[in-house]
Amino acid sequence: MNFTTSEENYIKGIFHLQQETGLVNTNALAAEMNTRAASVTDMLKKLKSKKLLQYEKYKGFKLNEAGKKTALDVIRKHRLWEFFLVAHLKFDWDKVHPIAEELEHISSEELVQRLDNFLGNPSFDPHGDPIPDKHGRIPVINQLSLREVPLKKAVTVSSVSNQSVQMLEMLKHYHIALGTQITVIKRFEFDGSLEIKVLKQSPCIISEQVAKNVFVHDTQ
Amino acid sequence: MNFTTSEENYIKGIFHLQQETGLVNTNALAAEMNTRAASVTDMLKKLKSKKLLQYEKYKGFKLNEAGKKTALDVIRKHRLWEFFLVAHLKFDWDKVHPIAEELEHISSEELVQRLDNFLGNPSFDPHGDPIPDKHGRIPVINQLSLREVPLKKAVTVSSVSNQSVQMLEMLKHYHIALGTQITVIKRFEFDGSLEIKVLKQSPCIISEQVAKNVFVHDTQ
DNA sequence: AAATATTTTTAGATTTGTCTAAATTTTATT
DNA sequence: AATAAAATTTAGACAAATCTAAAAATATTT
Repeated sequence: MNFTTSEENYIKGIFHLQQETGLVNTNALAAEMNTRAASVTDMLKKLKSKKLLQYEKYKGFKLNEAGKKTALDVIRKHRLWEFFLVAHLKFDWDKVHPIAEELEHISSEELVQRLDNFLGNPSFDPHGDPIPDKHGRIPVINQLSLREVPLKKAVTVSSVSNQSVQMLEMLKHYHIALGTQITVIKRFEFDGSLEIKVLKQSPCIISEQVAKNVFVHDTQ
Repeated sequence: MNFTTSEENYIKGIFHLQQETGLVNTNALAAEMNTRAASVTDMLKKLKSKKLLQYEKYKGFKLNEAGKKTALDVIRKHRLWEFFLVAHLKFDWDKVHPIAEELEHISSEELVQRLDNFLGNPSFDPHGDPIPDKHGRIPVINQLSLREVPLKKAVTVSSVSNQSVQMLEMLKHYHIALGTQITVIKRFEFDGSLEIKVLKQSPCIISEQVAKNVFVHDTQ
């Protein structure tokens, strides 16, 4: 089946929200998509008629298997293109998202497959997010947010869940990137901020906001 | 200025036609774009209002400087992507056109510039067509069609003007590609077909149709 | 459980790009 | 130069994706 750019964007938005909440509601999706509730309802009807969605009026909605597969397809393309932009075109990792938002809608399946091979079938994109394979399978790793890490334990940054330019600029400032080794020294009760030691840097303090978006795994 | 995919496609179509005829007329563009004359008129009004077009009702039209620059921008992107698809993703050269038709509308200027550098600032795409630089300058080479080449003279294929899958499959059959060395042995008056010798192949006969689309330059 | 607030949907408009059919203008032919 | 033919434009319609404002359904509060 073939979808418009707009349909694909809605599908992605629903996928994103239903991972947190199960059932998604209209206003939440309108906020996510930066649009109005009425526009969402219009699109829901279309996606339901295309059999991508479980949807009863006023009851909430979620993607069915076909919908999820479509979402994973688009996410796969997005993350492969991001990988290409950073690894080969030498873009900074905080600049690639909007470009990948366009590239992800290029339709050729053969293009995606060849791009995947060209890139060496990577498992994670430059933000540390897993890249689904062509069947929609997602690699998993054990990770937890910096906020939940025990004190004094050396961990390695594996992904960053907030990919806004603002957030990623902040991480650059702290010299934090994927693969960076970090130890949490102290947690401040007052505002949940953390004193951390980034390898080769002096200790510094990060806000709880930052900490909860930085995911890490054990340093082996 | 920013343009829609549809606007960019019309601009490309006009550019293509005006290189042959100077002034373009509505029906010709409708044929080129696979659409109806009425749709063309609608778009002409829009392009005129965006100051890309010299256009008087019923009198024909052509791109002004801004329009030409826009066309060259899109053509540049198209040919750079084609180069990427063939050189790095190992696509056959007769499969890349429809994919580049999509990629050429990705808007990021930085993307194009980085892609250009990544590819080594190529001057010609996989069909031998010149790639405009970022200022819209097009490299030129002396070439003539195989139909006009003197007999017994060794020449090298530099470009192929008809890029249909049908044409390119035919060239594959003859083992003709960019850089292939050819000598014309004989011209048949009856139908204008040519007996040619492709380097490392036995002599064969190609139709006038094929010959006029294959461009060559002197083999040095 | 009635009143109020919130959420969601519908109704009707708007924009972009397209179309058909009719009207208009230009070109060609007798 | 009048008429026929061809090319072009206009008028009006439609689909996709969006919007605002109003109506309907659901949820919350007193």
